[in-house]
Amino acid sequence: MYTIGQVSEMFKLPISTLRYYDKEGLFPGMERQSGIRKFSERELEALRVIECLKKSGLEIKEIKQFMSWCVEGASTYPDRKQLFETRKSIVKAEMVKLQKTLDMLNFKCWYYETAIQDGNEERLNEMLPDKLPPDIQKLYDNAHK
Amino acid sequence: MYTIGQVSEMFKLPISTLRYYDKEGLFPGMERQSGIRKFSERELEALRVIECLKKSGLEIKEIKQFMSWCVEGASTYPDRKQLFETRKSIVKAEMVKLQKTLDMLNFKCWYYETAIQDGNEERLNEMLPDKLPPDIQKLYDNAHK
DNA sequence: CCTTGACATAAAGTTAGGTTTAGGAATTAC
DNA sequence: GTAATTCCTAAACCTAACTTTATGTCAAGG
Repeated sequence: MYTIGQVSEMFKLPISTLRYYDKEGLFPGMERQSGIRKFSERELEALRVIECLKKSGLEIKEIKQFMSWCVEGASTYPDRKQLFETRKSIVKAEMVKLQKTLDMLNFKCWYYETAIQDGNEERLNEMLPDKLPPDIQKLYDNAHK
Repeated sequence: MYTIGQVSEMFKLPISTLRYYDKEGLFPGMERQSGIRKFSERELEALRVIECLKKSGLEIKEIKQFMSWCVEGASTYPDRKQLFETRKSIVKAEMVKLQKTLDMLNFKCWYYETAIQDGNEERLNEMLPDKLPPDIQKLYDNAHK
């Protein structure tokens, strides 16, 4: 069993955030001893799931819905599985977008590296948009398509 | 040359957002004809960079700083390059985190798939935390480390 | 001419996800 | 026993990035 301060340390989250999550119903049925929250392994796993779902783009109230399903029991296994499947495809799509972002960033790094060497952007402007070195052209095309 | 409405269509962004970006100084020196914004290829590329930098986690005012550097000329090439290098490492780190998120999501999908088949979580609880099938164990370990 | 539609501005409003503040209560350290 | 920590709640506050509203201009079609 952990106090809110210990969990705050473990997860590097402000105490106020943990209290906020609790107030929003993300730790249903958490124990208390004379008013003081007692975080068990169940709450720690809940917190891991909260961080995961948040990162997947889910809102707090939808995470609360998931936590309610957990309380409801075995009848909600399909709902819970469906939720994770949906988040999975959203995160996969997000990674594709991030790769495109990374391609743009790599292109811009090359661009300014070249500009620094040349002292201007004249040669670069002549290479744009389709006479770039092959590997750079790939980055550019993926970032601009 | 494009009107704000055309650009809104092309980038699937609300007109209000484009005006907001302009007000925040993200299109320095954009042309106008009797008050009406004229978006040129320069502004379209600016918009691509805005979307890229935003996705990399940069705030609007920092993007404005970048746009100011672009106006300043060749002396800011190193600043601009440095900015993109920094964003690059941030996006790479973000992708590692997203992969961890994806591992958690994949683990949970397997978990509930198994729970549905078993009708309960008893067998699962016996396998946790280190007697999972090898490929699932990897997901679990990466998501919980 | 007058209505429609796309453009403009300034300023107020919105939203999510916290964070801070004010005022206590209880536990721990010495 | 008292001083310092750590905990509690309710409610106000904050921030970024838009969005909405109110009001107005201007060009083209009927």
